[in-house]
Amino acid sequence: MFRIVIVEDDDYLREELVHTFQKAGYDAVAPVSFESVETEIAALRPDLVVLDVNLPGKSGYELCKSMRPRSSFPILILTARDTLADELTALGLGADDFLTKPCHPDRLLARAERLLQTWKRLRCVLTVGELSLDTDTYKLIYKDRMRLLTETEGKILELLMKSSPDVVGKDALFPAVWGTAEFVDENILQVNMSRLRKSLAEVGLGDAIQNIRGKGYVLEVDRL
Amino acid sequence: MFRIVIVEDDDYLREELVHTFQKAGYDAVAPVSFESVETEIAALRPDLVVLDVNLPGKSGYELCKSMRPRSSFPILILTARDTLADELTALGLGADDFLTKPCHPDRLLARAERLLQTWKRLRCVLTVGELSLDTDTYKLIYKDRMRLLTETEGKILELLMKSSPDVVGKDALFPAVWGTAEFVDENILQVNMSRLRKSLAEVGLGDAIQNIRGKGYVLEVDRL
DNA sequence: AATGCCACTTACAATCATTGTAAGGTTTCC
DNA sequence: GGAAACCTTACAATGATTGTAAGTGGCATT
Repeated sequence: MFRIVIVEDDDYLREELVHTFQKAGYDAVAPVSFESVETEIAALRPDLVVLDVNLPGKSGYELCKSMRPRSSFPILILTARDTLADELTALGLGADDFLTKPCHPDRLLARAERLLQTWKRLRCVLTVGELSLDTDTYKLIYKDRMRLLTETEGKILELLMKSSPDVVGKDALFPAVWGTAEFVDENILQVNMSRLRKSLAEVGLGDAIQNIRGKGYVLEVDRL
Repeated sequence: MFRIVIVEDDDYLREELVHTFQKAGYDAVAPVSFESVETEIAALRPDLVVLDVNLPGKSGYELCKSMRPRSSFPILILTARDTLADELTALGLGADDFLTKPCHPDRLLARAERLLQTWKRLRCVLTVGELSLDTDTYKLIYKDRMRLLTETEGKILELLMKSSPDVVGKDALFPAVWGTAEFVDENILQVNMSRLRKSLAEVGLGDAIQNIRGKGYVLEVDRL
């Protein structure tokens, strides 16, 4: 079942949206506090986010802009303002669809379903800026270049991408890649890191993986 | 560069659309005859199709419906009729976006670009009904089940999917999979066909590959 | 500047998945 | 019943992937 996360501050409208989606058979949830929405949304692992523009604190646009480069779900923006400029802004920030309130439930449902169907096949794809990684096959795409990673390289990059732009310690890498925190030879990590860097270089990501002496590794991809 | 195929019978409007997209840096082309549009569109290998509803012969809706199950490109429907029913029909048939004429060029361009960006990552994915195959990695998805095929199995399925629902002769399979028309051992094909069928069965496609005695093989997937 | 630690790289060998071969079984049709 | 076409299973060769080993390079602290 698809999970839809609704971000809307007006109590009445929020409940209505949740109800609409639930009645249509979706798992619809809506945060009620807007303190740290972004973290909360990510934690809910949505298949689709429906985003209102007027929110307390960060606007929907800002939220969209900051989530987009790392999100693996589509974003549908819903707003009361109905100008071409708004629509262009939304789409320019990476929103996947743009609807104006009031919106007929059937239209909303149809648009939502379309996004869900299209993105279903991308659920397993991690994205950081222009870099994307299929976590099933470890197919890597950067700009227009493609390369298949081996399993070990893939697992390492997967963790680095999930953690980006934070540093990942070796203590986190060992369990994620080899399933054990036990002291495996430090060298094996370095060898595979070396191989991964070579693979990344071949698609044009020369020195995307940086080492922080004594701390671990970071992935740094230019967020366009 | 992205290639956009425009299907519109009104000469003036068609030229305008082509011009709009070309000015924006796309490779825009538009068939002028509507005899066998569908074949023509496929031959053009579009990254996006912009489809008018009112066409001589088959309507845009019919065209959308018949192309969709096997298309690996998004479809944007453009129409002068502006009712919710039209939009729902279009989306229900698998259209990826729906805009009404007259439409501001900037809106059209923004929507088109959004579709292109989303679908860029799916360019290498073949689809037949609910079955999809990544032709880079041979990742197979049917309904909600996933499986990775080996290279040989993948190449066979790729050809079967490209040809579906037509029969594929052995004379077509050998060059596509082994690069040689030479009569290699017949057995090797049967062995791999057997392996592929087993893989398909594991995702729930029990007997999707049928043998036509003396002719070849067909892939038959229920088109929902 | 010397020392020790951490990080990087290359070559090699063991391992594992994939592929083709071989052989025997099953279905279909006359 | 028998031949032709098709299917299945087991096994061995191949090739990619992975970890081991060993040696080099660079940074930081004394």
